[in-house]
Amino acid sequence: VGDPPPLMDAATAATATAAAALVWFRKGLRVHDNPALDAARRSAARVYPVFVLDPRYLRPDPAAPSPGSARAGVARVRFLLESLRDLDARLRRLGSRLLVLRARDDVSDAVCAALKDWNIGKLCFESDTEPYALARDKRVTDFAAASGIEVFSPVSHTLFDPAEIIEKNGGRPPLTYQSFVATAGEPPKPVMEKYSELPPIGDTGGYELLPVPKLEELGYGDLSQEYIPPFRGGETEALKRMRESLQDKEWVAKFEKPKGDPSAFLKPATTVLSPYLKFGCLSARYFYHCIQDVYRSTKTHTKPPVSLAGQLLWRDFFYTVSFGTPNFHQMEGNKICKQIPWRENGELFVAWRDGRTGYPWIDAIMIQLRKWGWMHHLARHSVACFLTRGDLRAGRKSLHARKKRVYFTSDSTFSKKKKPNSKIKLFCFTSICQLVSDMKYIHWEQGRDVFERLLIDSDWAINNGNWLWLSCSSFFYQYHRIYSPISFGKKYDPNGDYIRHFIPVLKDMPKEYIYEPWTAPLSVQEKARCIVGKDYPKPVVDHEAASKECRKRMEEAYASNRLGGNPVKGNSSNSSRRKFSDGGQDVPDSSMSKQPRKRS
DNA sequence: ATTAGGTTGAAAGG
DNA sequence: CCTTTCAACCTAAT
Repeated sequence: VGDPPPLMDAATAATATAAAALVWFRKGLRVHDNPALDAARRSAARVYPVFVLDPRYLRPDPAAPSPGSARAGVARVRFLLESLRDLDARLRRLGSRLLVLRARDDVSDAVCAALKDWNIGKLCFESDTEPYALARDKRVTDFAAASGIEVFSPVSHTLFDPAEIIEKNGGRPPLTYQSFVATAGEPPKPVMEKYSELPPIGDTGGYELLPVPKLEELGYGDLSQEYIPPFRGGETEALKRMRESLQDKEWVAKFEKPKGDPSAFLKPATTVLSPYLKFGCLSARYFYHCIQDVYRSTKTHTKPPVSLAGQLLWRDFFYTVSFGTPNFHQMEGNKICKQIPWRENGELFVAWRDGRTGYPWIDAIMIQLRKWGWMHHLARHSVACFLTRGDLRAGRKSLHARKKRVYFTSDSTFSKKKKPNSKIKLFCFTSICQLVSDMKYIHWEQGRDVFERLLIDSDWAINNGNWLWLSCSSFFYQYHRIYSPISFGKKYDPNGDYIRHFIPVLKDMPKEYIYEPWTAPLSVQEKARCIVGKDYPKPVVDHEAASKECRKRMEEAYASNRLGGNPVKGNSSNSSRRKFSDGGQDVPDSSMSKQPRKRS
């Protein structure tokens, strides 16, 4: 955890004098509640509002599985460009404009060049805690320091300052929601001062001032076949959408996230403000305080974690943990992540990614992701569980472990209840490794990558946090709870309207079969003009068998973690709290790096 | 060492 | 639409 950039209060910022200030927009694509923009306009006679197009983010990747760059699908790039156009329009209404720069390769080089070329005295930008941003911003602040340029970098993307919360919690990020909320307290109020004018931009020298580019100009090829998601980017749209959502006060007061309907698509069960929060078109603090206003006008309201305000706290929770956890975005070297020997690739992964698993509920969600760049939170759960720990595995039967009939438990309740006097054999780490190398369930990082690229609300901290959650790698550990790719969707949408909408080939399948079309008699398939295996794929796995197998594999992986058989760090100090009995039993393989630690 | 608690499972029963 | 059961996880707090 690096030191946060020093905060400057408004008074200090106001008295500071600099001939020209540069406001560097990255996230925070808004005018309201924008402390960086506020400080710039107060302290300088000329303000340069800048956005730098990042080739590392936008460069077309023809090898990608859908149009876009390696890191972003066109839906999110479109949303970004719409947000920039709206930001430009709003700045122009205040007598300014957005200066769109194109970096050759490294964004920080372009910013540093502008600072120098325009003789900037003060640089203002919103603090960003993502690793990519931290490295990028350090290059710029180092340059600024060396050049005597004042830097103001306030926290305004999140409700709280992640570094401050970590400090309050004794130097470690709170790892449970409850402890996070207790540590955090009440968030600061948004900065909502109204003003009608911004200082003009200064001389831009030889810089060519181009408008925000059109998506078609970025080289992604023919986009005429691309579906345009129903959500338009920008602060104006964000504020409108927020007001519409908050208008229904009863809905706000009674909101409970887990009770939402993931199949609702004509009118989604949530606000769909996440993409606006992701780009900072909407201030989380402003949203939070508007929600509080609604709560004050109603008799009762739901509470965190399920409430609407509670959702914003979840966002901050993941931002804080991700900021305070090295290698948060991966399994390796991530101290809070269970070490599970996932497989890296396979046909099953591609079937999942492309919505061809043969499970209409799963495929419809993945197609909605591809077309809309957004789906309901519970829909994300469903497909993430299916990919990682729920279903996608090979039907390999000859398991080394089962032949040997070893018990790998160190759980005292299990041994007491079921095998009170039995000799508990310890499962050795190498056996687990051998066994799991045949395993086909798929690494959460692969699913994470697909979401990260295609979601219009793709957010580094939240996306990784939720993949850790769903794969039972961190935060959540009840791996016996597996979403059924059949019954989970059916309970919300028994008629299958959601499936019919996103998978048109199934639109005439009777509702009795739409969640399991392979069970429909051939005559029914013919009548629906959808032959399973021809017009729509057969299921790639059998859910009953696969989920049972996956459950077992998770049990094995957890046992390995308990034994301190952490394949990455080899550090058993905090993972072997559990007591186990190993007296006189099979000696763990000598290649096991750490012996179980005896307690009692 | 023990216990309580955990945003979002499924199936069965009322 | 509610609760209970199922089989049972882990973590934090005590």
